[in-house]
Amino acid sequence: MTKNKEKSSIPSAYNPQGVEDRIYATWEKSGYFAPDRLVSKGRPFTISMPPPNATGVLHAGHAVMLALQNIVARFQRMRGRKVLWLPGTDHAAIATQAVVEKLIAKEGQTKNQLGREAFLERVRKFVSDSQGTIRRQTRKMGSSCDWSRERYTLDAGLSAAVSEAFVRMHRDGLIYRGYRIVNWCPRCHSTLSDDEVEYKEQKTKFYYFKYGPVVIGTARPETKFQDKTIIVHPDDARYKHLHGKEMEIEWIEGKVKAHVIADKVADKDFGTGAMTITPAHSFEDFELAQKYKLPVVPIIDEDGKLTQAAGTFAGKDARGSREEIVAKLQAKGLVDRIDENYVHNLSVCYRCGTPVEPLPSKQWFVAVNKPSKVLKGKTLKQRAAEVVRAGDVEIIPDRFTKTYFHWMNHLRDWCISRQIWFGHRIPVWYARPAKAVDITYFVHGATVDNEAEKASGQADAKLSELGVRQVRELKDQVKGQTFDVVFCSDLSRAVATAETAFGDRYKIVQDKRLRECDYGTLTRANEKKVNAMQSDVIDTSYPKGESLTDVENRVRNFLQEIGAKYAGKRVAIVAHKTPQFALEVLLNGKTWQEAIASDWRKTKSWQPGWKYTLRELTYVGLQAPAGELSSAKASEDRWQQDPDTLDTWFSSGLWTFSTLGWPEKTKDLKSFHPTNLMETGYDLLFFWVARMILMSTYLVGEVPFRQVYFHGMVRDKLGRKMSKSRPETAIDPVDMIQKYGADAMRLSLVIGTTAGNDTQLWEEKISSYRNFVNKLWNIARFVSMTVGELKPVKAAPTPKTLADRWILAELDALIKRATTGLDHYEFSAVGEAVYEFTWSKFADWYLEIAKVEGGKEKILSYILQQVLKLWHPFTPFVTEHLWERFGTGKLLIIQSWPKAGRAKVVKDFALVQSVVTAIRNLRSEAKVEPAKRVPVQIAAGKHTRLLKSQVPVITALARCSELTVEAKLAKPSQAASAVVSGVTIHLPLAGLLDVSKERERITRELQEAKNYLKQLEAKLSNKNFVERAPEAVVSAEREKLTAQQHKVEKLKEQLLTLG
RNA sequence: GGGCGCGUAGCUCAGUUGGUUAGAGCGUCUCUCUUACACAGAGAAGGUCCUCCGUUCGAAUCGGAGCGCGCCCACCA
Repeated sequence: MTKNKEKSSIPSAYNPQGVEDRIYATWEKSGYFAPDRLVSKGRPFTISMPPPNATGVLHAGHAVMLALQNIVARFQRMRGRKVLWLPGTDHAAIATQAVVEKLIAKEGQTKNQLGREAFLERVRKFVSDSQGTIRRQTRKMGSSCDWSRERYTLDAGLSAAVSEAFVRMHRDGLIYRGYRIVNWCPRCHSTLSDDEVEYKEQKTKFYYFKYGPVVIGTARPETKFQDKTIIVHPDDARYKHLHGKEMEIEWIEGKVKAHVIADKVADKDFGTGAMTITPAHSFEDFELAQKYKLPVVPIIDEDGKLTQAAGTFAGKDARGSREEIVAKLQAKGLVDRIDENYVHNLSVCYRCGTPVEPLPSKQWFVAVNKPSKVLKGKTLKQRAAEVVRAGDVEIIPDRFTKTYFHWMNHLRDWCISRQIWFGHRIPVWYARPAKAVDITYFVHGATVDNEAEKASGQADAKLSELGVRQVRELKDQVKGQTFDVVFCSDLSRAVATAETAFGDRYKIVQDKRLRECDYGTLTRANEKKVNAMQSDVIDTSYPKGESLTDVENRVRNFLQEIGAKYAGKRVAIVAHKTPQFALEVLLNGKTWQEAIASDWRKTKSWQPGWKYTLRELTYVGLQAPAGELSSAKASEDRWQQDPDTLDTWFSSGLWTFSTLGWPEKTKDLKSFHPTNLMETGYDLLFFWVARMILMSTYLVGEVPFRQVYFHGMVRDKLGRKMSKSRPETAIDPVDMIQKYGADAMRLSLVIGTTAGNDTQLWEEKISSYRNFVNKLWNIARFVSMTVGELKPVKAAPTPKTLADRWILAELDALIKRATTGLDHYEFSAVGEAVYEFTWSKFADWYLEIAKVEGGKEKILSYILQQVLKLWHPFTPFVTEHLWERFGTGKLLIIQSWPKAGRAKVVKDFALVQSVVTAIRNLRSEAKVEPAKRVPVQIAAGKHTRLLKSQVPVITALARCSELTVEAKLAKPSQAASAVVSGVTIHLPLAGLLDVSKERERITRELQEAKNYLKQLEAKLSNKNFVERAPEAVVSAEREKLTAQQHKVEKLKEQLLTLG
């Protein structure tokens, strides 16, 4: 035994700051983070890391995710699997753009002043900075992920995957463009998906207005300008006389023509039972308008301002004008009453909290309820539900399965286009015919709502006039800047007017999305027309080495050729993706096959080097509705990509497979997909997890992962979700790592947390795990000092003493527990079990015994070695660092996971433990100082032999001066005594002992013992129990009874001897 | 309104298929620098397992009702 402290070269406290970075560098250099260099015969194990947003820094949520995934990755690696843990970052379109907008706002700039390209450049720079931060911090956490495969949702490969996905889905009719009500955030100037809308409870006024013969209620008077349809329930007696009636009604801006429709949607019992509808600003009313072919008139525009349809209020802020509008109605005597205490949920943008405006807009959607050819007639959501129901994807914890089905069943078509700059551009191109500009957008407020007016040409005149004015204003604003091109509409007359006014060359830049909106109204017929615009595509490939511009030129030539041939037909382009280019040909409703089949061979050989094939479609194109190609000028401005970007969750949905190379059939995709585990927060169940299942089952035909594990939210000490808006209680993992080390940080997030449940985190918790890490350090230090030179031990050493047998058996049990536990992702339970073993069993008992028994070099080395392995997934840094002391020259990260032996549970040791504890207890009660050695006598009965063999151990651990063990002993006078498991222990303390106190103590103990004895007797005299309970349970109870009887006897005896 | 989860020691939480006198960490109290560790050691105190009813030989655990808290979804003109 080494007795001199100075001999140890290891410092007495672990200093993580000094070693973590070095250890991480060693791992990274070793190449073991990548599956390729791992030697394994088994199947690979893949975890796709949820990509953190490329907007800044890691927070506690990321830390949990990294900690848990790291445990799984390291565990599987040690078990001999080829582990791929693939890291990356998400461009997080809206979030990132918002952050950068704020940044440049501080410099007094807006993104419109910068322009699209300059702004995006700025975003790119910002993203690359924060990616650096995220990478650094992910490394700090000790993450064993494969950096060589790191991906970014906006990198070239993933962008290609997004295009491919879009095109395939479009081709299958699952992506369509439609004019429908969407959630619109006036501040972000973009659509939001249903899941991006949050609700805030709000007390507001609820107004009742006299609307002709009925009274209608509304919380939003500002949307009511063009309400012209009254809906009543068909069975509502109060309104039966009104069915089908038309009438003229005095309303906000004078008289309106209204009519009455009877429909069951009207709730007889709500409000007055009568309502008017606002098709353009309510999802429900929009559907009603569709049903009855009613015009959809936008009242509020994308800036949240009132449109021309609001008459004298046009141009004013919609919500801000509410009171003014009510005042006007009041003046007209049309206000019936106002309810001041109406509570309802206000829908707000999840990003910025701005109230969301539902408004009609032409957007791209994913049809989730449409039968798909690819899915053999099933819909996207049917298939996504099916794989979970069949157990192909297992959700942990199970209760989220229900939530998943519920969401899936209620999923509506998913709006995927976003009007922001940063993100994947929608891979759709429009042809801009010469001399055409879409002024529809600018005349947004003007509406034409009947066919007659439209047909008469009045509409165009009205629009032209407005258009001219607005284009002029816009042109002044954007003088001297570089412009994006506006795409065309078919308002040829209006366009001509505009063109005359401004010359033939104008490009108009827009910070707003361009719209193609059919006079602001939508009827069934229009929608049909819109849908008919989708068509088939011819795909071509071209020789490598040519620039995209070259190809574009060629394609344009080709189009001209085709166009010439089919003069008077409509032909247009399309989407592109290097190194291939796609063409779309739509020939007056005929498919391209029908139209040009006869010319196929000819076109094929039209130009040397070009190949035209009839392979599966890859790219999509939508054609613009106007202009003849043959008459078009082939200028750079001719082709305009859809200016919208895609919902970031669209690309995230492809994450698991696009990062492995899809759509190419790469080796990685084959080896690592489907991934094994997806681990993420339950808040992403809908946003992300469900969409990955949706996309993967459709595009790859495989589930994205076999298991999903959801962790909970990290909350602060007060139970609040940690967020940037509350920095005062939020824990910054990076700070904490700096202060306590990454291992402690990780343990504090993993232990005490169960799947799907939230967890609280505060600094003291982390520091307590720092203490544990230090304990582990000192255990190793002690073992190292005892053993001299640490060497790995291959097989479990042969036990020599009771303690040896006990600790080896406990270790075996622990290994079993840890292995099955980690297989089932019971991180906390396993952590606790290993913690308990390390501290309470190995350190507190076995190491103390090792100090007296000696000759334990091998066992100590062996157990330390196994403990380091068991801890490695949880605390990789300190364990790897300690492992270095074994001098193997090999890294712990790839050591094989411990295998349990067959040691049987050693019960005898428990008696030794309870004897020692009992003595310590007696000492403490008698106020004996811990260091003082005292004589102890034990009447051991049938355990005499066992306890005699353990005299040195008990003497040392209980600090006895002299220990007597006999089968029977006369109780010494003036002794404190205790009874454990049929063993009576006496601590003679002449002079020190307070006899009355001792009598009191034993009396109390006796009372407790008697109570318990009564309980046992009652239980065993219960016939039902004896007859019905399992044999083992009953006999266990009988044993207890005997022991308890013995204890009571002994205590009685003691009481007697005390006098 | 619909769904899900949670109420166990002062705090944070474990508690497998019902079966030891219900556990851990932190905190509190007492005593100790006893040759790995005071980021430690030894010991102690502290619980009507939210309430009630039921099933059972036996309930923290299963069922029902209620109370309290949290989350998710849907939203009504």
